[in-house]
Amino acid sequence: MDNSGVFTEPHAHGACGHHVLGDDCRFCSIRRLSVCSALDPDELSFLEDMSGDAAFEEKSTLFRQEDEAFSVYNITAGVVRLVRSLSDGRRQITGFALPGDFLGLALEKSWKFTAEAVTDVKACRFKRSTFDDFSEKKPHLMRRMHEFATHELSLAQDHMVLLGRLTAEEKIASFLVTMKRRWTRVEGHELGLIRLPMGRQDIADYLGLTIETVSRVINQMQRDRKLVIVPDGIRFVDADYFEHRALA
Amino acid sequence: MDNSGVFTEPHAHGACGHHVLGDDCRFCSIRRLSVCSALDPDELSFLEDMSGDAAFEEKSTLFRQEDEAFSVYNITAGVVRLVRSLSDGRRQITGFALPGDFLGLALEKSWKFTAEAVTDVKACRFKRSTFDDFSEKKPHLMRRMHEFATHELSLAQDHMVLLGRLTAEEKIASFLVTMKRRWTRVEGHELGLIRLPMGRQDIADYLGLTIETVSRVINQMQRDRKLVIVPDGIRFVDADYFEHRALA
DNA sequence: GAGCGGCATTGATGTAAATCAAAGGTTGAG
DNA sequence: CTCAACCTTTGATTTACATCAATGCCGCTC
Repeated sequence: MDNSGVFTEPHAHGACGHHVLGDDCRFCSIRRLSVCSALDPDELSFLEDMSGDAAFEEKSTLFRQEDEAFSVYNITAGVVRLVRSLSDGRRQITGFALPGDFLGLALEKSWKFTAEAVTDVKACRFKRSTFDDFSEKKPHLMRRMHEFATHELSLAQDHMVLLGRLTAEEKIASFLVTMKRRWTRVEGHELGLIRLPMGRQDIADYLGLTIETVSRVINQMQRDRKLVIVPDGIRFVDADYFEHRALA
Repeated sequence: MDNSGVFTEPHAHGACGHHVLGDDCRFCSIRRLSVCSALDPDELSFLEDMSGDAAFEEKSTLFRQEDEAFSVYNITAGVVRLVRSLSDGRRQITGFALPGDFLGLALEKSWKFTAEAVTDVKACRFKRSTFDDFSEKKPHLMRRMHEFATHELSLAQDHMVLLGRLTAEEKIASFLVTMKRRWTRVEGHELGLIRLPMGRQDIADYLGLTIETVSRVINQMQRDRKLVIVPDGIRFVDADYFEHRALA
C-alpha cells in the first residue's frame, strides 16, 4: 500500500497527488506550539521518518465524519474548520484548527467531525497506527497528547458557555478576542489586524448565529467605532471595549 | 499533612468530617464503567491503598472553579453538576457527572469548573499528586484517562451542536434520551422511568434555556402524550418520538 | 470591460424563546 | 395542622434574533 515510508490516504485530493518526506522538524516553526515539543532530538528524527507532508487546497476536505481515521495531522499552515452537520443541513463548527493544532487526539477508529480547509493548508501527516504505537512507547508524548485533549476540553467548555449564555454581541466580541490571541501565539508577535480567513457563514456556524446577524453586529461595531473592517480581517479600534465584552 | 494514607481536602465539608479507607475495589459496582477498569488486581489494590471515601451532602460543593485541585474523584453514587458561571450570575452547566465518571482528567493545578452535589454523593478520592505519579508509571492507566478525555471531548462537541443549533423541543428530547442511555448504562438494566434528580433550573442551565421554557416544553410533551411526569423523573410514552427528535 | 457567480450587507417582517408576573404544589419545621 | 420557603407551572407580553427578500460588491472569466 505504500513504499519508502510514504503513504497515501484514501480520501486525499487536491494538491496532494504526491507526497514528499516531511521537512526537517528541527526547523519547524510551529514545533514549540505542537505536540512535538514533548520530544527530544532522537525521537523527533524518528517521528520525522514516519511523517509525510500533506497539502490541501482551499475548500477541500481533509476527512469526513465517520471516515476511518487512517492518519493524524499536525497543521503547519493555513486554517481548517471542524464541522458537525445535522441531516437537515444545520451546521455547527466546533472549532478552527490553526498551525500547531493537532487533529487525531481521539483513540477511536473513525473521525467524529469533518475537517475542511478554509485556506490552503499544509499539515504534517502520520500514519495513525504508527503514531499510536510510538506514543504507546513514549509516555511523555502520550502525556502531551493528553494535555492537548484536556486543554481542548476546557476550550470546549468555554464554547458551551458562549453558545448557551452569551448574546450575539458578546459572542462576536469573544470570538474576535480569541482569534487575536490565537494568531498572536502562532505568529509569535502581535499583528495590527486580526485575520479572519473564514467567511461570515463559518463565523455564524461557529457562534450559533445566522450570517445576517454576524454581518449586522460586526458592521454595527464598525459604525460605533469599535473596529474597522479590512480586507481579510478586522482591526480593533477600541480594544478595551472588546476585552470588557468578551466573557468566555 | 495526613497520616496512614488518609488525607483531607481544604474545602471538604458536609458528611465528610472523617474518612475511612476505600471500600474493597474488587466489589466496586461501577468499576467496569470507571477509569479503574484498566487496572489489574495488583494495581487495583495499590490504588485502593491510596484512595479514600468521600461523601458530600446534597447541595454541597465538591470544589470551586479556580480552586487548587488537590484531589481527583471517581463518582460512585449520586449526581454532580459541573458549572461555569459568569460574573453577572448567568450559569452554564457543562455536564452532569454520574457514577463511574471521573473528575480531574485535566493535568492542571486548578479546577476549570465548579462541582456541586445535586443529590447526596459518594466518591472515591485520590490525592492528585499520588494519582498522577501512579498514572505516569502505568501507561495503560494514562491511556485510559486519555480515552476518557477524548470521549468527553466528543460529548462536548455533541453538546455544542445542541446549544448552537437545536430548538428548545429538540434540546429537551436529546437531554432525555441521553439521560435514559446513561442511567441504563450505570444501572446495568433499563428502568421504567428516567431519573431526573436535578431541578428544572439545572436542566435549563444545561440546555441554554430558561426554567420557564423547560417547564413549558416538558408539560406540553405530557399534554401531547409523549411522556408522563412522575416523582423524581419522567417516563417515556412515545419512545419513537424521542428517538426521532433527539439529534445530538 | 461586460457579464456572472459567490459572498456580504441592509431592510422589512416574523417568531421562538425570554422576560415579567402570578398562582399552585410540595416539603419540612414548629 | 399551619405556615413559610422553595420549586414548578401557567399566562401575558416583549424582544433578540431568525427569516425572507433585495441589493451591493468584488474578483473571475471570456
